[in-house]
Amino acid sequence: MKYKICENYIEIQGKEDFSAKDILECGQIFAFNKTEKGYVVYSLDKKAEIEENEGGFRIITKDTKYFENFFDLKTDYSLIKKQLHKFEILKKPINFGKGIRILKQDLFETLISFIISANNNIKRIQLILSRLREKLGENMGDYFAFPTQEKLLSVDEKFFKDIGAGYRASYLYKVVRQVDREKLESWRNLPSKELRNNLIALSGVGPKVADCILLFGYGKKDVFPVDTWIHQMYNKFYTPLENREKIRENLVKEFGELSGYAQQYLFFSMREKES
DNA sequence: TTCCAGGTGCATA
DNA sequence: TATGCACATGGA
Repeated sequence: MKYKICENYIEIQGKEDFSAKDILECGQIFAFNKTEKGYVVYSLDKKAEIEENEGGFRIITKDTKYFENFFDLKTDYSLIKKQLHKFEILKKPINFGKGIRILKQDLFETLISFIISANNNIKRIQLILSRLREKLGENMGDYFAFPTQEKLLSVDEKFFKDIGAGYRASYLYKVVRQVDREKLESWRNLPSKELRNNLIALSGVGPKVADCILLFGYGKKDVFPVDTWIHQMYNKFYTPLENREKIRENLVKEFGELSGYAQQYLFFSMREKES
């Protein structure tokens, strides 16, 4: 995919391997809004607006370098999709979400976001996270930044309840005291298994949330987060199983280093077809 | 009213 | 090690 970085925007040429809708609505990120012109997406204290035009898309932002990495623009998705096409089960989902790209999100923001995501629906996850930004994040003018850890440490458990986190409030209160961004960053070089175990040891993080952090934060592609949708998908197309750990093992075995990509195409098509 | 959502923690055997 | 249940909240 060709793209050009200018001073205040990135020009994406072509629509084959980039779609704002597919990227943002495939469930990997919750901090975005639909606008009249397209979408606006938030990451940490930064923002990017995405507009579609005849030849492709324009990502309007002050932080072009940050979002070049965030949208993983250097990776050739046509190549990935070509490899995935050999799996019969993926042919329709790839066509359905052909503009998906896996984002490279901040580790700490991903951790907090996916703890909130557990046993929750996407609408409500977005609502809780937008309240978190509004109440604790720095005012950036027309939006609020993701809160700093210092701010998150300054509130009690009741605060998290009041923004609607429900029983996840205690997980959030604890986890900001267990780990910080520096520690999460320092785990990047660990072997996958050890890294995953470290994540699961954190409050509110189980196998599924750990896999999401590995995929959307650490960029690991040999993981396959199994949630209720993937569980449904599995029991529809494979020999039905109740044990999610076993399902995860089987899917990682099948898709190997491409598991993370396969998961996103399958998740997106399962979810969209329900609505 | 009941069921469900990008599940996890904890008690029990 | 494995199973079962409680857990907030809001939309369908």
